[in-house]
Amino acid sequence: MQKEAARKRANLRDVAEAAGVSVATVSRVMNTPDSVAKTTRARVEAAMAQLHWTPSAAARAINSGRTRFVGALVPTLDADIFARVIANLESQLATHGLSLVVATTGGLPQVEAQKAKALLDIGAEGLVVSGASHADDFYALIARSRLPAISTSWYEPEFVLPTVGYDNKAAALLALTHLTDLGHSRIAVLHGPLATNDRTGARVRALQAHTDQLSYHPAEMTIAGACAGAARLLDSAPATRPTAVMCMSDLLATGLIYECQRRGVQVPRDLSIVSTDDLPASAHLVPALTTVHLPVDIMGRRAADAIAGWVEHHQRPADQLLDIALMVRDSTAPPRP
Amino acid sequence: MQKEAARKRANLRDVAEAAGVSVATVSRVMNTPDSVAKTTRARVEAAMAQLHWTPSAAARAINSGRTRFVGALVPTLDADIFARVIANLESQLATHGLSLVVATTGGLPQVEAQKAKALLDIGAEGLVVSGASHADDFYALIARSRLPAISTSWYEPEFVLPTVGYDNKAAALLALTHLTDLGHSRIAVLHGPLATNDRTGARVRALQAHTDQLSYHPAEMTIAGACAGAARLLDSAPATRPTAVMCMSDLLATGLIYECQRRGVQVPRDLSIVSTDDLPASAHLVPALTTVHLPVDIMGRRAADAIAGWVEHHQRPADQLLDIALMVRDSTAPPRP
DNA sequence: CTGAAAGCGCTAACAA
DNA sequence: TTGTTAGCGCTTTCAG
Repeated sequence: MQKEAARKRANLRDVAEAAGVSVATVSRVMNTPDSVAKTTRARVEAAMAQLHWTPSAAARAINSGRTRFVGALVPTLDADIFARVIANLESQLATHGLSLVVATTGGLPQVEAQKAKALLDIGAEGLVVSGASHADDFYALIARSRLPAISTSWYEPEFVLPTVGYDNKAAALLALTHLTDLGHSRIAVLHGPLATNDRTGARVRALQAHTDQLSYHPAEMTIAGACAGAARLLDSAPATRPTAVMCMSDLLATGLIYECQRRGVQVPRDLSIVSTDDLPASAHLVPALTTVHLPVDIMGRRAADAIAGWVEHHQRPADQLLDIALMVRDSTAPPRP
Repeated sequence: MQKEAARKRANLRDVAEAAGVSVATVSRVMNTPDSVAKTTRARVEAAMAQLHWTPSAAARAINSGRTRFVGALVPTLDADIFARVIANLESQLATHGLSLVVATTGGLPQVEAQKAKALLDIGAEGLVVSGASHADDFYALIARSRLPAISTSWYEPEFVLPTVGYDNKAAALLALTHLTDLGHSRIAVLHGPLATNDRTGARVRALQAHTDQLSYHPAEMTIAGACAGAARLLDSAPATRPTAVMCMSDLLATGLIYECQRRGVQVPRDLSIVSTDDLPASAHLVPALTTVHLPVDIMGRRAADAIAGWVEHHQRPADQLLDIALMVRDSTAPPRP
């Protein structure tokens, strides 16, 4: 009703005018409210409300150098685990007043590097990536730009980036030990692509270092791939048929359990199965899956706190090792004599 | 090596200086390269590269009024279905040169309204939401700001926002008809919360309008909730025990199948199960789930194109109805005599 | 405690 | 084809 066709969004000057103060004062009300007289502040706030004014993020950014958002790079959102990390990251970042821009990489380091650049270009104040295998371009970018960046799903104090994660080797060993403690010795390993997934790589290397008694079976990281990989595993020569399978992720274990159900292979009577992840669904599988719990929800929140702290207070966060725990459920038992 | 401690990021002027041209020319090289002489352009591009220069998104935004990102509001990222929509949305938006900022609402309209405001404040050029039940504040915000916003998972030509989705009622009916065609009459419905999920609501209402022969069983939308709801359903009086269950989502159907496996209820011999969603895992369940395929991947991409078109060319997109299809697999059969 | 004024990095008339 | 020059909406000295 005021002015003529009061079209466009109000700006600082409009507010200042309406409140009868200078733009500087309005700016202060936003940023350092204590430095403004109470009555003046009230008048300004009234004007802001009345004009439905909210500061332009772009204008703020250009002046303060702060964009208040960070980027996250994940291989995919289709996988339960990354989706949960992102969900927790987002909600926790919100408590720090930061937004999240997600970008998916398909697990390809080159794509990651390129998207990281894109995120930097649009003003990301920090980056959250997962795992430890990144392209040289990526590291170069981080180094050159001095952009705060942390790595998740992974714990390694000496790593270039601060890491917030768990000990993948310990997780693998925890699962394996559970099997050997039960008396299994013919153990197969069902794992995802080693080339594009460093977390899997770490787990597999841990196993290889520990014993050479294992047989390895690759599978793609989709439910279809898991079933196919499981089928190949179960088809292997009966003589060498393992008494237990250790899966590198619950997705793989799920496929294996399905495949066992399909073939009438009784778990754990005929075959014991352990895994690492502990997805929400894993406790409800039939049989309930024995698996190593990886604290991805907590990890998402911790990563948010870590990157937020770095971005806000310029202090590089400490590495964080999160606890893992073996959840013994119904998919494992001693081998039949 | 140039200047002294060449600390900070180069800006337009630096590039202009280095290339021996004016800032306007550099700007043109960015925005309308054809309007710059080839040789000049080459010189400018060399300078850009040499100085590692990339334009400041904030400064661009403040001038052009374009931030080149849109926001998406989803109830949660934990659910396979939303994660996939987001994944496809993100990758398709990237082809339009747009970024995606995600915000989760927990399915709460008030939170959605508040986060929508936050997205608007940080400069989102458009919004993608799912479903049709939103807070008044949300609609008011959209109306007042004239912000391009579309709704997904839902098709309704008369809706306030353009919709890109499928026909939830038809999906429910398609599943139900499959059951009745097989000869089932004692049919139970396993559904999620009606209050916070309008898509489920639409499906349930479609069923109610179609017949009053059904019994309804609620469950929470987690795998644990699904199993619990399924257990309650299976515990209901044996006399009225249904011969078939129609689940409002594959998550629920998965819980029901698990619960049947746990109890030795043979599917489909003792109980037929249909659902709607068709998650990647559904075809691999034991038995493979008969379900109505909802094209969420395509939907994510279409939504991206729609909002991108609106944002870029200021033209409100047309509503889009996506095809659904019944995937007949192994979880349904005629009732036993 | 408040205001005037100088930018931030870029775009977009308008001139040349 | 290129340069000059206003701004965009805000923050931030520096005075008062």
